[in-house]
Amino acid sequence: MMATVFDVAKEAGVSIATVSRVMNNSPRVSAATAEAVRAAVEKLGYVPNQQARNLRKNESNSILVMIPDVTKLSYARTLAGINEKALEYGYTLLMNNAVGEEQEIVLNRMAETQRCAGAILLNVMLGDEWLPDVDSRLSLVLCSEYVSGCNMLSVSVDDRKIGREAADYLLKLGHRRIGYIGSCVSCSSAFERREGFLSRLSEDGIEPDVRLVAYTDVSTNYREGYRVARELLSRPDRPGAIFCYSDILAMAAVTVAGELGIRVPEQLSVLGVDNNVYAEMVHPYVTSFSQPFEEMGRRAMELLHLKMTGQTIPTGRVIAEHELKIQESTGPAL
Amino acid sequence: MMATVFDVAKEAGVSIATVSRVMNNSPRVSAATAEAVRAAVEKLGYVPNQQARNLRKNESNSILVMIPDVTKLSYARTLAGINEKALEYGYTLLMNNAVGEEQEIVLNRMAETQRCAGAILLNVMLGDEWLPDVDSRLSLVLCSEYVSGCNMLSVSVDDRKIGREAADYLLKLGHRRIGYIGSCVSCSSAFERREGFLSRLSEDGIEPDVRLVAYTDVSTNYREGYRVARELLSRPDRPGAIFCYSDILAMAAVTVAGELGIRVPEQLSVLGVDNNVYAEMVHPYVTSFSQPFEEMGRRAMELLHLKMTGQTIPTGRVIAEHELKIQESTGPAL
DNA sequence: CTGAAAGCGCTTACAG
DNA sequence: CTGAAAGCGCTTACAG
Repeated sequence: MMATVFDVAKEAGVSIATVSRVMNNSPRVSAATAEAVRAAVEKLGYVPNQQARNLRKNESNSILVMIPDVTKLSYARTLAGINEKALEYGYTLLMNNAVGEEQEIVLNRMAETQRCAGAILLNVMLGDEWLPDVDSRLSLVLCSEYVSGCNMLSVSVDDRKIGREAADYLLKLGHRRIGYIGSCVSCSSAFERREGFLSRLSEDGIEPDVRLVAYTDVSTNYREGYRVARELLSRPDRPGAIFCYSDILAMAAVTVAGELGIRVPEQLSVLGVDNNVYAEMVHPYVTSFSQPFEEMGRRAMELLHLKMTGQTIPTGRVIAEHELKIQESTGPAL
Repeated sequence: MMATVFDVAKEAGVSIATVSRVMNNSPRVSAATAEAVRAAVEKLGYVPNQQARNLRKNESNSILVMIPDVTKLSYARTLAGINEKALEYGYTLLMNNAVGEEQEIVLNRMAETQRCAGAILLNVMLGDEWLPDVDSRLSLVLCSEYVSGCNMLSVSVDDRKIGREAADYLLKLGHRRIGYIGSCVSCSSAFERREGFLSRLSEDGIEPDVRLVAYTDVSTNYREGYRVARELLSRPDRPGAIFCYSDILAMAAVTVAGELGIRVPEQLSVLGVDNNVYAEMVHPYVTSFSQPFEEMGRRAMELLHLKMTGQTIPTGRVIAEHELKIQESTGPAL
């Protein structure tokens, strides 16, 4: 029922080889012939069978997206961007939620069984040295994270710069007792943000103070953030300002402050990252760095497409622009 | 490089037809032969090429998921469930965010071009009478919504019952001035919840009071909910209890109440639906009906699989269990 | 510039 | 129960 190359060939009065050439924009076709074929394609509503093409070319048009948890807003936004471009290019998406060591296993299996042609990884660990090896068999692009020294294609914000700007902003507001609530630093975003943050503080002569710092394993879990913030803000020598790895953590800090009778921003400034839309549910609104997740997803898919089609890639590491959105949770030091 | 039927056939000393039969669990193979083939498959790590199989059988292993916005938590949770089962069955997912009239167009194009074998729709309108027509060419399953009278496969909670139980719960707390904040009733979940709610109130002699009701077009938009709740709760004759279509709306109501100095639950009870994890960021915690979205996604994928493989389907309409999670935002009437 | 033919990896009547 | 052969829809050397 669905038109095939044969139908188009008959309609246009040419061979199927010619139809194929036209469909693939081969230059070795005369303009007149190409025109006739195109007319036939149009008339019959012909759409090439991607599966047959893949089979013949020994390719796959599937892309694996390694997404730890699609219900996390930042990942979902990134996925939306990836999917948008995938549809445009005609790729099909496979989703897998492997994390940690499991990732390497899944990716190797995918490469072996040719289930997909490439993959976009939304979270990797700093020490994932197996990435280049897998990358040699299966095109990989990192999105949101970056692993230095292993020359992988990646799209991310400049997390170190975010950290620096966070410190800079709080310093300019006159703060000196500046704390940090973050996650374990096993991925680049957490590591870099903290490094940039601390290095900027250090430039103003402020050295890390363990009493002002709190960590949680789960950087996007509100309850964990709440627990940690409660502990930190209950101390008599609590900070006057806190930079948080994520808005979820920042919202927890704002809520805890309210419960402890600490006025935000008068007595405590809270700064987050992500510009999470749910932050509009917590008062005072959290000042935060926005990240263009949808755009990052689109760029990652573009990069992967370029790589898989053997095109030259301008820059291996794409930096997306972040932006400080000043809201209500930050203010001058007492 | 990847092993094919030929490799397995040679290894096992049989023909490729036999290998294929074993892989497809055909009964017309002797136990001994099957065993030999399985051993060869194991040894070579053979995995059938799905594309070739699809091509030969003139099938597709792609499933379209019509998901309006993957960044909405309930949709993302449903998608996670769908994806889990899809991986298990070996299906590949296609995502499309068409809504309203656009859906029919997209689905018809998918059916025509055989891009997919079936689709799961996460939101449809009450009046979508084109569904059975499309369903005759492309297997469809509805998830979260239900369209009466058109005999579509669907998985959803019993929204009417949720509405009834909401009213029942508030009545038992002694409330009489009971309001509703909902979305336009163009989809079954909104329509049914309101119907069930109003009918239960009616049984206790309480008739709809327009002064206690507010609507928003965007049922999952916090700002809209905030605006509407503000308007409703600012009235001198405001309700003493409100049932909200979603937790997002309920959270907005709780926040507005706080701002207006209305104590929750002492002066106002707020009841929501979804048991949204973000609700833990708003105090007092919202009493809510939970929906098993992941499970609903899995069931929808199962149903679709049964349908596409021509198996008998026990029930065309699957009802998932909701559950009232009593938290802090509801209490006895004054 | 164009066509005939082989072949991608599989399934399935058709014989036996 | 098993195998030889055709064919799913396409692409691509190879000739011409």
